[in-house]
Amino acid sequence: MAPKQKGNVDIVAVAKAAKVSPSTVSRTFNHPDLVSPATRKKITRAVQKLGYVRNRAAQMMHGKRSGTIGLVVPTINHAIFAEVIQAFSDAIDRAGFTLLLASHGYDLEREYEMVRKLMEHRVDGVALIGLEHSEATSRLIAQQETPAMAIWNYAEDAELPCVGADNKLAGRMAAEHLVALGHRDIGLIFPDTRGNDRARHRLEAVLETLEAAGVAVPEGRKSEAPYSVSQAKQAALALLSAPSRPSALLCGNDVIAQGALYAAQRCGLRVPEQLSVIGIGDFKGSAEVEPGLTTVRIPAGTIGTLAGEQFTAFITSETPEPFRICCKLEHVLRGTTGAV
Amino acid sequence: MAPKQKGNVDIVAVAKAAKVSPSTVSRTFNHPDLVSPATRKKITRAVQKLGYVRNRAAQMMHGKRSGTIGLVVPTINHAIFAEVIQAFSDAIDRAGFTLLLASHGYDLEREYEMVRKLMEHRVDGVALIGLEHSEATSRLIAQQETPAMAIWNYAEDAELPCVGADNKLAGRMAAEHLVALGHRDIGLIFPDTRGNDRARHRLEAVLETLEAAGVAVPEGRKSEAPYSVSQAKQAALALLSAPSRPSALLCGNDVIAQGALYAAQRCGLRVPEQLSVIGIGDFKGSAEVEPGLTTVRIPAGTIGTLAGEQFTAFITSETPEPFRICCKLEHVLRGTTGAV
DNA sequence: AATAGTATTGCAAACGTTTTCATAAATCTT
DNA sequence: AAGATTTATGAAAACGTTTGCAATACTATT
Repeated sequence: MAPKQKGNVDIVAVAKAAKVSPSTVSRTFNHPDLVSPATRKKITRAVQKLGYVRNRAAQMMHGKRSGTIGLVVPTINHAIFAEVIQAFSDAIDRAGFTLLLASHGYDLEREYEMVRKLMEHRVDGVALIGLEHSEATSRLIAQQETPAMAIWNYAEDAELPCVGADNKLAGRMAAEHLVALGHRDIGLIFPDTRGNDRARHRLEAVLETLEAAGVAVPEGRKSEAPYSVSQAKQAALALLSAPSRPSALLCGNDVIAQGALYAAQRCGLRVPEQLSVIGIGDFKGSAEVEPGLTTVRIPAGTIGTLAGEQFTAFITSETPEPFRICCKLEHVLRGTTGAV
Repeated sequence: MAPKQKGNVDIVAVAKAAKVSPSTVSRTFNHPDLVSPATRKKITRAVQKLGYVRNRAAQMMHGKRSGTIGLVVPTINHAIFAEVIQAFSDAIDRAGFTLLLASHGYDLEREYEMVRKLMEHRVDGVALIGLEHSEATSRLIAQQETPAMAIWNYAEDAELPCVGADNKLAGRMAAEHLVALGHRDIGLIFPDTRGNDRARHRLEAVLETLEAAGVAVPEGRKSEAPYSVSQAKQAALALLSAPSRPSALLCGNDVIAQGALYAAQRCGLRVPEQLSVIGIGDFKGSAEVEPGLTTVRIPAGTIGTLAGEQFTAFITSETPEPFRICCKLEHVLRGTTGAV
């Protein structure tokens, strides 16, 4: 019953079992129309019986695609990236590709290492998060002529094909909302912007917008927090316990905003009456917090799906056209912001 | 400057550039001690100049390992799996492996497809979540003789090597805690248990424990919610708006518990005075909610790391020893449970 | 029934490595 | 200084596929 094939069931084992040549077996997989229905059936049966599984590494050696796409992210353990990864993975899976995943912990040096590692596996393409990468990484990609793309950021002059959102606009939208509500004393909590162009763009735009509106943000109102609810909560707590506290907190992302919200609850501050809080991202859970978090929605799922679809199309196309897609941002008005 | 190698820089291109034979180049990579320092330097320089990147697919054809490990999860977009994936990925990376990731959306049929897909890539091992898998999957793994392991669940009689926690114990701990606090009317919110042995084990243990303590759980107190804060919130809302409401909610995981917590806030119920809530998992963010969520901690990071380390050791060992590791659970007492 | 197609199959080369074996060069013995 | 080791290198086979080309077996034409 159990086909105890010792060792390797390869295409020639199948051929032998079906009493045909290896070529015919190969053709049955790759050009079924070229082989007669009768032999095809024989072969299919042999494949079944022996439990043959195709060897893509061997196929690859004939110029066939490896069928893998590499994705390098700063971190997996992160609501927003998890969502992008999931959507991207699903999309490329639909096109017959498998995901090779690596993370670098916001270290552009390690990003290079990871890209290199993926290239040893001859991925058919490599997707990176953001548009800021080390010189070495770019050179490697160019040199190997591996299709590459950027996810999450959009820029009209991006060097790589990209699918993402305009983070500057996101920052501006958040700032404008607060200004429109009459806030003049605004606290900022952002992640470290080094090696993180997403956060940097947002912060720059916020600062510009605020300045244009005549709102100054003294150093004491600027705080830094990593991507962690608990540490954001600490940072917010510090900001809120200053002698005079700001009337609003603008947070670099929703995780930080959630931390800020908890900090406010901890301080006994009513949101939005005594303190407004706005985030950026609209992560899972942001709608369910009480009160619901006002934020700027970045459609992670859409970005991931679109990125996967565009990239696989690009890779499989005879005449690949570079693409740059800007996903719409949406202002999500919920319960954490109010007029001053 | 830019080495415009058209097409393929392979080992023979390097050999030519360094004026040695391909064999010597190969040896420089695999057995550096067998080649003289002088030639080694020549070769290294040629590699640099040409930007040669090794081709693991070609190496693989000589019985070398592919250097990839497949991981199949129900979903990536899920706090707890994201954390496991991250830790697992980091651990195998340290051992020189790369992660091939696939998800199946809690569908055991698709799990089989994914495992198969990974095997076409000749992964050196495949890790699955949980111990419950389709007959076909098990057969495939046995037939291909691919090393396999289970993550997240522990059972002393598990067929696969595993690193995980005892979900029955987790359920029992949560239930015992509530009983000890004097709760007799307890509502249950769990995810669908089909194809999800983690959830099923927890639920079974909860029911047993409660029964042993003489606490009955009528059907009206049992509710089902998927892994989503918002849907859990809805389910909890329904439970809490019944004519008589339970004094405590025992939730299948922390995401559901968070939804329940928000539902309570929405209903104006004070936690833990009027309603106790307990979760299972201790996800990121559970500590920061206000009040902090009482839960049973399942150490996802530890599990992922241990799994990665054990598995790579297992794969690379000459004499692999199957392993079964049970990670300690921890009762995390925070602010959402109180005596009745 | 002979000719020309057409459909089906097999042979052998190729893909980029690694490795065994053999050879050549250098070093050591006495 | 001749043989015996040791060290460094190359030639060629092998890994599991795919594919161009050639060969064979049909089928349709006349």
